[in-house]
Amino acid sequence: MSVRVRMAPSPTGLIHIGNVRTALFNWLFARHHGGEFRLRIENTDTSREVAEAAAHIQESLRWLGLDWDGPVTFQLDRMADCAEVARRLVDEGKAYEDEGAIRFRMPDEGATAWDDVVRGHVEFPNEKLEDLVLVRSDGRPTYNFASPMEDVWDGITHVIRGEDHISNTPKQINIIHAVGAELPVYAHVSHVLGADGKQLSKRHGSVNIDDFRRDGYHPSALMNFLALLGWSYDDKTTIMSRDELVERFTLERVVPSPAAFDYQKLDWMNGVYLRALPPEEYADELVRFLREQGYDWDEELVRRAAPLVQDKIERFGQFAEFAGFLFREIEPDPALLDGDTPVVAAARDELERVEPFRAAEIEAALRGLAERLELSPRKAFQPIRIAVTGSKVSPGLFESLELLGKEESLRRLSAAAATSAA
RNA sequence: GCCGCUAUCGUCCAGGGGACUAGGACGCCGCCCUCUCAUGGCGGAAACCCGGGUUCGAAUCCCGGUAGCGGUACCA
Repeated sequence: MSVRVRMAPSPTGLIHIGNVRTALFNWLFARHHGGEFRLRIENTDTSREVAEAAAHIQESLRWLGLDWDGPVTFQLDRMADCAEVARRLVDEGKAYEDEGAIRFRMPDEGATAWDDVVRGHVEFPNEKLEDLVLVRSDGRPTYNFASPMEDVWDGITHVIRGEDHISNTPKQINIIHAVGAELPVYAHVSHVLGADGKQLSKRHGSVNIDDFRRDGYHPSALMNFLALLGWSYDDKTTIMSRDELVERFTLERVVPSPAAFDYQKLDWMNGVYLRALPPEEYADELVRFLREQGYDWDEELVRRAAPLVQDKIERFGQFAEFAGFLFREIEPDPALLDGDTPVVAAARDELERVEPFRAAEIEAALRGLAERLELSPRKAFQPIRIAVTGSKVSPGLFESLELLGKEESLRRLSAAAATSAA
């Protein structure tokens, strides 16, 4: 039998990264088995905000590379079908009217149980199950009625969802039994916590896909990282391509305990992905990122700067701070230059004679200068770096000077020599 | 309160009766490389929640406790 799963987010604002991880597990499971991954929006109203949230969810999944099968469906579209089933259940005595609403009769004795793929046997005493409202007095079905019914109608074989749904499951199982349908396999995935082990929230930084996108993370890195939150292939493998993930993913290796989101590990992993990119592709993505973020920096210069930063930064979002000196004015802190102005001045004079103004020639000239001044390369180059980049941290100095250009380099060196001397 | 889920280095995972002197990764610390920062290489510190039980033997199985989380809606 072919596998069919679904992601059923509610369109309330931006989609949370924990839900994205659940979506990823669904997607990996479906692709691994050559089955279908459906997207269903659990809307209860048709407001403008809902429409925007639904669009945002799709955009987020698409960016991560999670494609779905078939059209996006909306819960509200099956309102009438739900009402009909509810009426039938009333006729059969399995549900009853209660002040305009329709309530489902839960069994009073025994227990409702299922074998959860990630948690094993789970069992709830039926006496704890209250008769739940199927249809509200205004005619709209409730989530615990509509959701399992849609799973039935859509032929969902595996329900992979967050652990917050564990206690909804016995209710939904009883409803599915009542309508005489077959039960899906359930897999309840744990929650994703913030770095402090508390609920992931805004104060932890990025919690929705837009944030990760804005910070310059690579979708493949984020996917790899998310996959490892609660799942592993073995005891050694960490870096896995999207194809490897699909090939290796199984629900059996998903752990039941909650996972804390470690931003430092994500940063490291993103760096691994960015460094592994072919230079050309790296430049393309960097350019695209900067454009998306609203920078109007010269594309040609960005492309030339790309190789200088590729193994230096972990996120595209760091480019502006790290290489921004190439594109805008700088203001070196005079305190950082304290006592080093003679070196800066000497470097200025030395570089004035360098022709062509290329990294190799620049390096030869500056190394010669350091030697003559009897300064270690470290001591000699740092003031120059500060004068030219405005920072103690920068891409390679000689390459940076070349990209900056002779005229601008000399101008900055002169300025620094003058400013701090005063 | 009641019901349920969870519990291995700081973090993510591996290990599921003897192979454990508990393995890998991030992070951290040290050394090497080095124009800064990174990258890369080498090394190090770091964990089985607590208490009972089962067993020749428990990180692993069972029970209890504790803690965290979820649910307990005419929310999803």
